[in-house]
Amino acid sequence: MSGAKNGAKRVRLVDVARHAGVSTKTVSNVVHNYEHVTPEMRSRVKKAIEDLGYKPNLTARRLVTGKTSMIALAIPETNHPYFSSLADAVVKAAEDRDYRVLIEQTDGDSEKELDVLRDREAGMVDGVIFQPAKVTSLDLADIEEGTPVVILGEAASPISFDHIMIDNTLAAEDAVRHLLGLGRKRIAFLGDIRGDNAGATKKRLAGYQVAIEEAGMTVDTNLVLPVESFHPESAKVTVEEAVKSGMVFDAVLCRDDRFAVAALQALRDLGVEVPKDVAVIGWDDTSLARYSYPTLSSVSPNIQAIAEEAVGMLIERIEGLSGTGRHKLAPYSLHIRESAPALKL
Amino acid sequence: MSGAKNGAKRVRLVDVARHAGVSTKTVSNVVHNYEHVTPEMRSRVKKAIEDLGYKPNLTARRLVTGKTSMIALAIPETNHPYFSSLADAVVKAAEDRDYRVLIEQTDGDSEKELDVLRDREAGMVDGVIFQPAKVTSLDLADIEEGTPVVILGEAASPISFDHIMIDNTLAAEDAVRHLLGLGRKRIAFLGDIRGDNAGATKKRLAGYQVAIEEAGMTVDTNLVLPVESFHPESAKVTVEEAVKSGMVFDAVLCRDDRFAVAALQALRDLGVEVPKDVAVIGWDDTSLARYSYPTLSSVSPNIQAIAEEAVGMLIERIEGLSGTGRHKLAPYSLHIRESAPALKL
DNA sequence: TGGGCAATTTACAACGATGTAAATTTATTT
DNA sequence: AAATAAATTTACATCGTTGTAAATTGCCCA
Repeated sequence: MSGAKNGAKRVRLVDVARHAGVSTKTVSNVVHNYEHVTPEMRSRVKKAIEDLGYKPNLTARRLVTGKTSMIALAIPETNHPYFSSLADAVVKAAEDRDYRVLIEQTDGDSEKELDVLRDREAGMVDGVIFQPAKVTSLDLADIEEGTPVVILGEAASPISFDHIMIDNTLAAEDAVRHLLGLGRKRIAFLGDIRGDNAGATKKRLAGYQVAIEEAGMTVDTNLVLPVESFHPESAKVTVEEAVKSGMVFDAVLCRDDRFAVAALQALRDLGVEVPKDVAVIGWDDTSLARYSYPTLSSVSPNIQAIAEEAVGMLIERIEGLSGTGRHKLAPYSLHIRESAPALKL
Repeated sequence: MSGAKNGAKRVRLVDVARHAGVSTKTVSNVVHNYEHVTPEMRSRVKKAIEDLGYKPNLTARRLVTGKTSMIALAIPETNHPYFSSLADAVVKAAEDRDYRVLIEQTDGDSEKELDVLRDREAGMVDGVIFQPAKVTSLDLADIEEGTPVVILGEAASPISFDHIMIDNTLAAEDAVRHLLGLGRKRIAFLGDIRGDNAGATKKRLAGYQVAIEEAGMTVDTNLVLPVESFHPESAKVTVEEAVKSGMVFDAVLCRDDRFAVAALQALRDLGVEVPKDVAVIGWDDTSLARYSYPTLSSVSPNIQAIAEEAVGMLIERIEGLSGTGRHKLAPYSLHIRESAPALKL
């Protein structure tokens, strides 16, 4: 309860050492629970620590050990339901391994994305978990490796980096098969985004195509709806225009829950009923899916698994593992809700 | 373009100094753009930096300056639309002042909240922006001040801390007046949460009462709906039970957008139309308000103003300002959407 | 040409911890 | 009880930078 007076200089290790009449190293040993310390010494030092209100200076510790015990998580947008869940999961996974997380927002800006990897300043973090939005495989390959990096998401990443993603193609197939199972015949895809280099959309589109052809149908390219930007408003406009132009479809797979919610709004405004007239499936299974009306069926990546795997792989690298990049596929499922319900038997 | 080989030891200031044939301090001066350096020297050093791919070691710099240029933002939940907006705004405001933000999740756990302030380890950050959920004014007053702290939100904070919030009572009055203006007579309040020490709800309830009495009516305490926890599901149950039990009301002010969306779902499931039968107003104006159906009118704190003010005040403290805590009221507005529309003239 | 001053540059000691290896104490063996 | 081994504790250098104050250089003017 006692402690340093307000404004007084911070108590250092050497102050504790003097107070306890031991060497600084012994105090350090006690702080770190080093086993070879006699009980008597340990309690003497602990009392001194208590008396003086000593708290270790992290910066000094970092300087000498060369470890920060921090990792960065670089994502395009903090204020996005998928990424904020991801951040949450990464923070928790890192906590379990005694790491803290510094969250960096790249705003989907390729310069900022590259900056994260080029780390202009050394020693901020021990490693980086990075979900690119703009940067391409080629850009990445060009970076000098400094701190360890694990890549997340759908970007085709160069073999030199560890990488975790869900199988986007398979997941899209599953989603389309579900829609086909509901008897839908004209299934649209919402969200072919201009300038999306990361490749997620392409893979999802590929799966969409596979499933449709597998069912003996052919893809009508008119059903692949392009969207100007990642902003949901443009998705809404796209859907409105499609409906007004007389396009006929009875289901839509969206590359994103936000697009899906925008589609729900557009359809509702035009008097199209979901799921009766059009079934909708989103992607990411964010909180929006629970809160929207109707609630949204959505492709659900196992965020916790992704986060744990990413943190685990990154820490292995930090601890010195070398070798070419490892690629892992993370589990996912299709979370069924009202907008594309289970087939009633 | 050239640089340290992979695996090679990091380039230090002294390496650059040797390479350029100058003292380390001169290199340091160049790195910091110190003005009294001859152009010739400056370019020589810059070339050496370029040649060797030197990057300053942040940890060493921090040790000697005693500054981390990081602030912590401690919030109950990262994965929450209000707090993730707040985090976003704080990060941007801090960026403008050359600070980075470490986000700490307290999980609304009072031990974790206290831990944030007691900072077990010194030197992680220069200051903390803290939005308490559980901790009371009294608990706070008890903390020894170490690093500077700015308190956010509705908790009555002790005078010794800087504090920013919106005027919850006034905002609630505004919201209720809007509902009264729509001709609503029986206005409910959703979300009197058990164990919510932070006091936000009380202030909002107070405003609710003021506005109702100002209109010459009296508060029917049956209309104040208690909720078990912060989880939206409990709000949904509360509303369902209220309606089923035959409670009559034509509007509801919710302490939270998530509660409001839960209310929308409950009302819809029971065939109550919003806003025709019941008008709904949420609180925080999160993205949920845009995505819900119908879209949600909501009390909208000016998050950017809050973030900028908080960062500004904190930095003033970090730079040495002393004196008793300053209290600031942040601007807010009532964002009108479909669930409680503007009065048509 | 030399003195006085300001502008540059440098040497060296911090910052506060931990790692290494040596010094001391304690325990064990013969 | 001496010799040896094991367990504790310590002294001191070190991590990579910046602050301070002293040393050097260059410029201006008498």
